[in-house]
Amino acid sequence: MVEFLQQLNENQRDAVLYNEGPSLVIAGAGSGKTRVLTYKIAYLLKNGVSPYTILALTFTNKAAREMKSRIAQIVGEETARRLWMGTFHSVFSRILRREADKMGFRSDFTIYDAQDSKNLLKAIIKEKSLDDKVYKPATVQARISKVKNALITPALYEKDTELLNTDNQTGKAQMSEIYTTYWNRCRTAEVMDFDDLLLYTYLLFRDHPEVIEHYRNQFRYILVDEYQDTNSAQHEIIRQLAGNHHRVCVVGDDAQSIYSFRGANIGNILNFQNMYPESKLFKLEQNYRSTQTIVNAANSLIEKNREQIPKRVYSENTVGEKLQVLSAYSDYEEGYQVAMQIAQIRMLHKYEYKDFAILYRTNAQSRVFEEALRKINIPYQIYGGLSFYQRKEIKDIIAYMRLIANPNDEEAFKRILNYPARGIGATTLDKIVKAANLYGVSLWEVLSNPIDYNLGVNSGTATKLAGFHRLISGFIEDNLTQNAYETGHAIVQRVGLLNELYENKTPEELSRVQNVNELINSLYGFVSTRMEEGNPDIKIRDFLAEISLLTDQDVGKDENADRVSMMTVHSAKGLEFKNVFVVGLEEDLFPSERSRGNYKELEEERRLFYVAITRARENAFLTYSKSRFHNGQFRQSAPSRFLKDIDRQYLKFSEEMNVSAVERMQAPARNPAYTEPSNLSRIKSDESNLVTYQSIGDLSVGNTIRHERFGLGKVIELTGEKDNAKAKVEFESFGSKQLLLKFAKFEIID
DNA sequence: GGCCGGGGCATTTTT
DNA sequence: TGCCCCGGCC
Repeated sequence: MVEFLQQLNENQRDAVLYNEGPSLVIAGAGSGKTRVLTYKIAYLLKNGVSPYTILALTFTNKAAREMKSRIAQIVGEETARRLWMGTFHSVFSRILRREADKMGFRSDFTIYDAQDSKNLLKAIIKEKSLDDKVYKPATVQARISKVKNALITPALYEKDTELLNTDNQTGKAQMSEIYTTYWNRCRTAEVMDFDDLLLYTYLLFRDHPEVIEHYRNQFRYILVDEYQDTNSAQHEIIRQLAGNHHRVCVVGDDAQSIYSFRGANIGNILNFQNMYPESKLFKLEQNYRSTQTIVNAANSLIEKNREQIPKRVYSENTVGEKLQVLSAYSDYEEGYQVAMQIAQIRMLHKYEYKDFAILYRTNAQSRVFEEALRKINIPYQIYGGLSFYQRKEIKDIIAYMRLIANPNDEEAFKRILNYPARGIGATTLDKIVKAANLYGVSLWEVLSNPIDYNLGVNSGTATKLAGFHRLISGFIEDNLTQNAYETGHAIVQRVGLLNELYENKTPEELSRVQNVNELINSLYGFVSTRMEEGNPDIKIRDFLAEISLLTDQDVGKDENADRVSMMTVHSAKGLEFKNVFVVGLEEDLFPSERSRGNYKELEEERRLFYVAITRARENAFLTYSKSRFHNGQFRQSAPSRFLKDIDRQYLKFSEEMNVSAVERMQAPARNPAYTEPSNLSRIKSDESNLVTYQSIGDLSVGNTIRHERFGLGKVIELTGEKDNAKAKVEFESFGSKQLLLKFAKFEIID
């Protein structure tokens, strides 16, 4: 037996050792899922399986990278590098480039990112003189993405009465036509969007028996990470590849399926056993990440979902603290409270800033936390937002590279035709597009032969167009003999993209210049690394192939920086922090108001909350505000129904958040098809949980007290009696606070 | 070609 | 409220 298997628990080991047929590994949060996947691959390799025959698919580059480096530590760099391991998109794009001719593409086709596709759709909608209020580009894009993920080509779409009916009903009868046009335009431009990478792979395998045969023979072991997030296309491709050998191992956690809005189909994991009746099921239920209390609280929450694979996640770590529920009067105060908590807990328990994370449902919530943290000098970093490759100045340069690598790239062409300004305006571009559409050729083709395509422009414009053509042609020619760095460098130099940036020395412009330099540096790094690996001839297209599938997650963010992390719950998936603040736990925010009355969406929101809580290793704080600014309006908010879904015994309520406050919580919206399980009764019978530390008789004005969270303070006023007795206390570091004595936890110092 | 202002709008986003 | 997009204007 291989010695590293000793590091696994029994279930993990069983999952690693079974490789004869299909298996489903249900991996609870923090249960060592990655460890199982890496050891499984390492185990196969140690047993003589060739790395070339193992296909391992992940959703993120980061996951693939981490797994690869861990495998390399066990079996060595050389072997690990020969694995077919990467994201669905990168592995499939590799296959597609190799087999491109069979699909009528050139092997260095361009990959459109979401913005490119949206721009193209916008242009198409405009060309067809459709109302972009009805055909909103974003909506059209989402619809096309959805049908592509469902493996529906334009040819199928225009025959699908159900889809057509829906379009008619929603007043978007031209949808099918837009889809067809978009599809053809992408083909003319020799580009694929993200969804195409899956769809064309499926079509390639479906229509070319010799190709699927080849890859079936090659990939004798298939492993898929985060299976709960796969869409239909991914699911079907796995099926195609698994052929009849069925040595496919899928790993995931149905409780963490939070991407259905992007086409992920939780049914893929729920029905895996029906799909492969002979499959083995392994459950990883021991959570190594979190305290028992956090795990139990999360369990009690997710129990309220109907659709799930039964499991009992448990922890053998310490019991730990209860999850603390904090309330605030406004979103502003919520930000302030969280900031103060972080400052205090850090001091008190010797944490670093990077041990804290603030997780929210929507990006818009980040602002108040930013402000509060900045005010008290807590360093933070926000995840999400513009990635390096989405910055304007970077996209401009990359557009040049793209046009050089693939002159038919429509979006790249449009972006730089008149940038920097060369006097080629919208009218001229319009004419080029019209001619290209008329003849069914690319914009570049029209530009190359303006006479043949009857491009009616005056001689001045014709000269300018010829100049642009010469510029790009020159680059294309040079590119034949230059490597990626040389070409990139030449673009920046010759096009003069930095010139205008140098003109004004605003900090913004300076940072743009830095970004451009960074891009060129990374190009240099890219080329030299490949050269060291023994590939002397690294072209611009190789660089583009690499970066077109990179995201925000892959560049930037220093994980070791001592900063508080702020991000949406979605982006927190897969991460962990010692202390986690889940904020904005309010009705119509978390769960989102869009999920109201839809139990499937509500269950996804609940899974999202589950993901949030299970990010915490030691402490979780759940906060809500009683009012907040939302879409420009000030509105009252009720605590989230999800707070009630957590078993009361694992929660600790602060301040005036008490039993009656829980009871005041808005009754869950009832859906006839779905009755929300309620544990209100449990809350009522569990009052013992609320320890009353003081009664009014013990306290008088002038006393100094030490409050559990607010620290030292002086009592300045006492009001009310019995259950209603309150003390106004001036705290040293928190200012004045009203404490409801029935629930406040403090001790009298003198 | 760039700047200004009004109107519309507003989840989540691994590639 | 604040951002983004578009149209109008210089």
